[in-house]
Amino acid sequence: MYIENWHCSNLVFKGLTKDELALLDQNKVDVHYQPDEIIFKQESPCSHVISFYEGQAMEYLEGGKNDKIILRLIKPVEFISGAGFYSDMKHHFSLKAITRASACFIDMGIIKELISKNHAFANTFLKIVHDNLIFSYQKLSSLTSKYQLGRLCEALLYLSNDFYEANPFELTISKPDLGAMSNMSKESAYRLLHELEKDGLILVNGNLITLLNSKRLEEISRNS
Amino acid sequence: MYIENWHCSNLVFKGLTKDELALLDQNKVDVHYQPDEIIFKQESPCSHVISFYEGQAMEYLEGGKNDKIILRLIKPVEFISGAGFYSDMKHHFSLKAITRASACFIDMGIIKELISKNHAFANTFLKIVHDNLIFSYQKLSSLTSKYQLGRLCEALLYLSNDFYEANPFELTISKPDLGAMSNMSKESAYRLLHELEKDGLILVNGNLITLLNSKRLEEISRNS
DNA sequence: TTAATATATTGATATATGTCAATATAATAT
DNA sequence: ATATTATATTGACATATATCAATATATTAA
Repeated sequence: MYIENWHCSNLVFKGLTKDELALLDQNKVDVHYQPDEIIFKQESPCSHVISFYEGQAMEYLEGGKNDKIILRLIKPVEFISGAGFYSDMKHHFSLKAITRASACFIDMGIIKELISKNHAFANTFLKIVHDNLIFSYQKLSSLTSKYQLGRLCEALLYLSNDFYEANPFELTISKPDLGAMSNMSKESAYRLLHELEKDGLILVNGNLITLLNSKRLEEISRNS
Repeated sequence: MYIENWHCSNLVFKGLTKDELALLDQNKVDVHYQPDEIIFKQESPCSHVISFYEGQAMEYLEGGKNDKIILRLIKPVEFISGAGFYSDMKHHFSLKAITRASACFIDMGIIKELISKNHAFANTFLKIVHDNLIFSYQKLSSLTSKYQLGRLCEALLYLSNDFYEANPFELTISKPDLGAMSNMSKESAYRLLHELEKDGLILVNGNLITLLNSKRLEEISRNS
């Protein structure tokens, strides 16, 4: 059954031995979420990593004048580890289910044990953290040094190319949340979507979005 | 001599054995820089980590409409490792000397070897990467969801509390660069410094800056 | 010392973008 | 079907902030 073998689909656990997998199995906890339910909250203590294996979720930053900044969307299978695991033992972003979703919690103690005992696993873990770091620098750069339109185009391309991996794609987040991904008000998001549509670059039909000219969208995204 | 024993002052290397330290010594390269010289550049291939042991430097992001975003300032002793080491083998930020500075280059191959062989070192390395991640999330949050004044106050507090660790402190970066730290134009930086001075919160005397009311500066920084 | 250049400072203006308000449409409940 | 609520859309306006321009001060060169 899928949930029983949750670790099989997560490449993070590929290099583990039978015993190590058994250890994980004995100590994991599965949790199921309804849409919009919070999985963990920024500032709360982090004790477990998560293997996210069903549904969709969003990672977001809270605080300041904005209600939130959406960092990225999550789909199966994703390994999510708190940034505070080696210092303050707190979460530094929040995670919330978008659709019905399931996550498997694994105690950080066990993860640290695996890191020390299994070199391949340690490497995979290091790769994930480094990838998060790269992602964060890119986000930092684009959110501070691009205009709204460029940021929105970037978000649309991210959704089509990386998250939904489809060209007409069905938005599973709201349009205001599309704004939160691009650091702008919901009104600006609506307005700019309309503008892109008027210019024939995209097609918006309710929640179905079609990118008609990805090349041009990339140009706009690049040159702000 | 200081340079010969460069690794002694960097806590990263604390847990290494004599043999491992000898390995580092045989494979390190020391490089000396003049003010404003680039140590490594964003997008360039990364092959070595750096132990920064003399002078001051700045980490900054390039690209977009801004000339740069200064992430943080570096002083001895700091271990600097590229975010691309586990994926694209590129640097994702640039590093530039502020004053005369010295850095010790160590091949990433050797670092990876130490990570696999020495568990304490692996843990220290993981802690550093995680700390960078936390720092990056905080920067992302404050640069996108605070007003200029709050961002400038944050930068001033960072300089006094974390970087210079002094209260009247002598700025070693320019005031335009103070703007680049807070994501604003140099004119805005000048203007707001003047404003803070008029309000009696700081004192600016050339490059000497005194924080007269840190409590209030923190408040402004928090509440934008 | 004087000229020349870079840095600092301030003011006026333009622009990006958010906020508020009005209305329209869609979804849901009664 | 009608009322009710949530979502979407657009317009008018306010404001944060950058840009441009003018001038002042400091620093360096001749």
